[in-house]
Amino acid sequence: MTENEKNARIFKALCDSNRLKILGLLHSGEKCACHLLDELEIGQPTLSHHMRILCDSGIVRSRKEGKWSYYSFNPQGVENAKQILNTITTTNVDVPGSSS
Amino acid sequence: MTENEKNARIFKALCDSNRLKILGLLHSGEKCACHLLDELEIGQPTLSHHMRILCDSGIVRSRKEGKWSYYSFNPQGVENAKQILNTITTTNVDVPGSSS
DNA sequence: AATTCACATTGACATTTATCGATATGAAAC
DNA sequence: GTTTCATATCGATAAATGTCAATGTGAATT
Repeated sequence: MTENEKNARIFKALCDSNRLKILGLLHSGEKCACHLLDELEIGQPTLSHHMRILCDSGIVRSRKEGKWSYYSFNPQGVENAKQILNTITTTNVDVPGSSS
Repeated sequence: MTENEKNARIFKALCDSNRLKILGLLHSGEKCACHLLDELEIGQPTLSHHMRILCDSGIVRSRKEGKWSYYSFNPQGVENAKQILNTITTTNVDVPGSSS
């Protein structure tokens, strides 16, 4: 997988409105899958699908406790996403003489 | 269109590896469509399609000069995308007493 | 150990998306 | 004004994606 493909996958996690809604619910801290399910208007398999994509992207992490799964932001993954956005949107400025 | 849908559209612009490659080519400054076409391994209608998505997202702007179209980063759109990423990935921290 | 509960996986389907060939548009050159 | 060139749009198609019903899995309860 190329670098671009890896980066594209990270942004794919952010390009579905239900996943953005999930991130919105995580703003106030770790949430159980069952709580997310209550708030969203999607079925349980669909939520599971979205959580997998969010976790694969690194932006969200999961923690199992007994029967329950808890989800929260993964600070490292969030930083990584921000870093990538910075990198891909930064215009190179040639500063003459900067190499001297 | 909801806020989440609007934001999702912006990130959709970033979740295709050809579009990321295009952004990479814009790093060194404004580029003509014909130049992008030379560098990428896609057809002309496909490039046009991708440029429309990038421009619609606000991240890229276009400028016509005679027969040619030139594309470059739109600083405002870039800042907007960064701002949105910040907002959707920021964990609210309740600071007790902060409202007093 | 049988049941129940929370979540994941599978298979199917509808929608969206990336892509291309063909064609339209609009500007420059002749 | 006819041709040529750069780009946009259209129509079709294949692949990817979001969704759900059905089923699997693994942990807690009984």
